[in-house]
Amino acid sequence: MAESIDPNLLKKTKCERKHVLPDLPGAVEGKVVMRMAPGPSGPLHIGHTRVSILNDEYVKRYKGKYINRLEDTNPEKIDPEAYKMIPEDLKWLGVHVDETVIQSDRFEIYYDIARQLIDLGKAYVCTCPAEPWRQMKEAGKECPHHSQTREEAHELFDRMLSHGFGEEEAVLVVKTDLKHPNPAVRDFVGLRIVDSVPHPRTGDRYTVYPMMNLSVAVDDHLLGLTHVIRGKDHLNNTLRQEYIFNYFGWKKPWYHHYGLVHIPEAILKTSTIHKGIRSGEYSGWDDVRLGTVRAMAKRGIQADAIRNYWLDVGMKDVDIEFSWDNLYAFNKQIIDPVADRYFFVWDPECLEIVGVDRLESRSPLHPDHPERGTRDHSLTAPIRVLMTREDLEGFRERGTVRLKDLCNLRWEGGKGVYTGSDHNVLREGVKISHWAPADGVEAEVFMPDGSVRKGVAESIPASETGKVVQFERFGFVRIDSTSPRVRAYFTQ
RNA sequence: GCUCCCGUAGUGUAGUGGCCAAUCAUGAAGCCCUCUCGAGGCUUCGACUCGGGUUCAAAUCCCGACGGGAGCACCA
Repeated sequence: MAESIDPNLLKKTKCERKHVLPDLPGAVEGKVVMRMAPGPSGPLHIGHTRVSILNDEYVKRYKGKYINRLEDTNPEKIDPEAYKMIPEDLKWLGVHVDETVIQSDRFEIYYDIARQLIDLGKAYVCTCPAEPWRQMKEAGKECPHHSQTREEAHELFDRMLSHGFGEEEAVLVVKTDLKHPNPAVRDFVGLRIVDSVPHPRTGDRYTVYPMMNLSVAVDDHLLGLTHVIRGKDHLNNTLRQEYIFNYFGWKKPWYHHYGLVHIPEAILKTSTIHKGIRSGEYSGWDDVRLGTVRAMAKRGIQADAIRNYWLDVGMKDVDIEFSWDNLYAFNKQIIDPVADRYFFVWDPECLEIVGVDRLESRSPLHPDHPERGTRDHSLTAPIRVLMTREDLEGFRERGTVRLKDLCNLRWEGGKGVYTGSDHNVLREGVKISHWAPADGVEAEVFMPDGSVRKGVAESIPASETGKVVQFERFGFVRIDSTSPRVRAYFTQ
């Protein structure tokens, strides 16, 4: 029995213990319908990835349906590019979308529901200015329109639809309970008018726009959502939306609200990024200083690292602090075993090697996987290599150095005198440095803080383009191009 | 001001009345290994917000305080 066990199974692997997401109440395999509902104001950022991945995990677990619903009901905050970028980002994240719904295709549906709400006596058209209306609500008092008849409401609503009102002149309000102790839940606006800005998809054809709480409730019902997972910031919205479900007697989905995430040191606001891109401050949505999904990708953060991070965090309703350290740790787990190693010398200084005519080096692409091959260099007199300024300084002070995979040197008159190639000198306390051939390629590494580290690298094959490699003693980077110079983005 | 949610190490997480002098990861420090300041191995540091109850027994249940977050938009 014991001898039949594969020894590999006994090997202790790191991070064995994974937190498993709890089962969803009432989830039936094949029947689960979940969604993500981003506003198309820009591409996805790291904050969006939690909701997309949690929903995706459950849909996969229950073999359900994943709906990507683009909530484009505020024409002022739409970036037409986002209709394309969001699906790209989801695909990169490994989120499988079964169905895409765009709310601006569904105006007539929302109008129809609005009419039904009027029929039920649960909605009225209010022509009060916004501020007094708010104050009355705060005081728990009805506005003069609250008690209008259904006929009046229908007439006014028709007038809204036929452009009989301008922007801010009339709204359709959904009644809840003006005496509700929670002021956030009292009567809310269901549809409003926007005619100053055309909609990127529907132009000026529709000027009566549903507000989120109406369109979300309607679509969650009509699309057959069974489980809704989203952030705690929607807690009060859920309370409002439930009024609509109750008025129509619709079956409510199971709701779960996870805690808010504070993401430190991240630039996420689409308006800020938009401005930065226009002014030339940022190179684009994938500028590595940004917190967008595409910036993560460009830096070499793996989609599965992001997924594993959120699975580890789970669904708790505690507010949390996003940890870049932890994300990087998950990322390193994935990239370290596959990233080839190369030398990159930052702040390069030239050193001449004397006392030998020819040097050969052979370094493994990966120290733990010699079968992947080697990177070889042949240097002939006059031999010149590059070292970082700091390493060269250390060499001068100590008088000795080991150049990794190449040779040992003694400092003499500003040059390196060849003293052999046996790496066992390391046991005697000789320090090791990496190096690059003097005719190596120029390289620049773009750091997430916007700075650039310049130097020289050994030549890197074009096949590494797009992959993450490790610049030894520097860090992991994603190679963007290999010629005429190496261009890379710092991963971690 | 009102309402709601939450409170385990620096960070994330396990824990749902006794097996908790509290798990795992991350982080930091140190050692071993290694021709990288990577990876791997080992060790150490570090937490149940506080105060009252209930109970033979509480991180776990109840109450209060304190602390954090969100909402009270004709944004999503």
